[in-house]
Amino acid sequence: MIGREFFQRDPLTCARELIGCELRWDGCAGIVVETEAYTARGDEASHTFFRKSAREFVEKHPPGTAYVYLNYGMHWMLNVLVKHGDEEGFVLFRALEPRRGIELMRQRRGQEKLSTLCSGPGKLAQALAITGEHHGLDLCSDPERCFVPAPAPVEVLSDLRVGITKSTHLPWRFLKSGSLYASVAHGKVKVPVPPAQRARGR
DNA sequence: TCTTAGATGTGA
DNA sequence: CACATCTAAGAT
Repeated sequence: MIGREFFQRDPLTCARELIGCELRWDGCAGIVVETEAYTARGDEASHTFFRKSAREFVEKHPPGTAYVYLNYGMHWMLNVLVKHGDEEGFVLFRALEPRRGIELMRQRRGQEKLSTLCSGPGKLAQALAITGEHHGLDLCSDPERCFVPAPAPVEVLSDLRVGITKSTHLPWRFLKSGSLYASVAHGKVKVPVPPAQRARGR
């Protein structure tokens, strides 16, 4: 089980080094193949930039704590809090390569295909039955909900983050090289077109 | 293979 | 009202 000291580093380092680790969650498990880093300072896409409650969460919890929230009214997002001095922030888990509890994950997702079982943050949370009730849980002390180190070094690629509208230029998404289980392949992120330009085009 | 619309809860 | 998404449906 990965200890708290792992999360006592900056968000980019943690996001990169979590690739290849195993995420264990109540009998299900998968290899982390896609993450994103969000920094508490200077990152307009981070919740801490526009949510007071997120800044308070960072202050009040130790590194290694789960930060779970609902997005678009229907998808739960799993993050882990990381802290290194004033370099604090979150790592968002975006995709897993399924390894254990696959039948259960298939039932929860209503999907047979392994490659799309956990290929996105909302899908991952649905497959593992992660909800707001897990917000604030310590992910460094319970063997049922924890991380396991990668058995061997993993080649990691970085890329633009997916689905955000601010700070879109930062290459803070990390992928296991060649993985077939990612949400969006390396180099395929679409940069959103600004509203003004869209209006001109029609 | 790619683009689009629509469903939906919550913080500020 | 924006939003760190997903899916089905239709166009290419």
